[in-house]
Amino acid sequence: MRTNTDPFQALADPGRRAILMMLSQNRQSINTIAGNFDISRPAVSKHIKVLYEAGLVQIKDSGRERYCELNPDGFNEVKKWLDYFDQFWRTKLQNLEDLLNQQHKTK
Amino acid sequence: MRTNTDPFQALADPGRRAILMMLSQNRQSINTIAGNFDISRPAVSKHIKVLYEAGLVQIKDSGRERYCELNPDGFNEVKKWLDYFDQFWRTKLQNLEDLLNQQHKTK
DNA sequence: TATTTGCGTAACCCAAACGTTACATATACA
DNA sequence: TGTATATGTAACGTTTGGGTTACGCAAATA
Repeated sequence: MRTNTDPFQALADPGRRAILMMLSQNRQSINTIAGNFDISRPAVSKHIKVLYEAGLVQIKDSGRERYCELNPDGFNEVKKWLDYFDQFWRTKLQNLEDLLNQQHKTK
Repeated sequence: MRTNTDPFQALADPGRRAILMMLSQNRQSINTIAGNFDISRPAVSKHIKVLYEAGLVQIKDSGRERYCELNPDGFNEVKKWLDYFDQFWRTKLQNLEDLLNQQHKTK
């Protein structure tokens, strides 16, 4: 169940971002991830939970193992938020351009 | 002085994101911002400090007032990080496409 | 069936985050 | 010059976050 925790909050921790980077290489089980960091397996388990609930990773159970891979949903949510500000910068540039054009005319 | 705090960490707080949204409308002083939220002025002052150090806002002093406006630097830093994963999705799609092409050939 | 393996979670600790109030300081204004 | 205003910051309390160890359970394996 995806309780949809804030993806921004999930991305705030550098360790979790490192996990995501690692998962971009290939899907990995909880234990494998823990093996590549110097934190305990339960700690990884919690991080994965946060990332999952934020829609940043998917989990596919296979027997007693849980394979984690990236989930675009959370990423898109963040990107969408950033896009709003892109719009802001564009209109700001447009305003600047308009201003320059106007100055050129009145000169 | 920009101590360059992690912009991800800065964006984790919903209140700070709300401040950024508000600043996308127009530049505002600390007091004005505080007036639009139900947190105290010192709290806003601290939030702005975090946003500033993360490169998400610029500050222009005007007498005793400090006008805050958006700074693209922090946003770009986050966007750049996300772009890496976009690359991941693209190659994933490419692999899928290759696989389908291959199946088509061997059929 | 007995044992090993992969995992989730509870209980706990410590540090960081976020809020507040109470100051100090600098600028504007009377 | 005296007062009001805009702000930063220190000190403090409470909550949240991230780590650990200890445990329980289900799936694989002997």
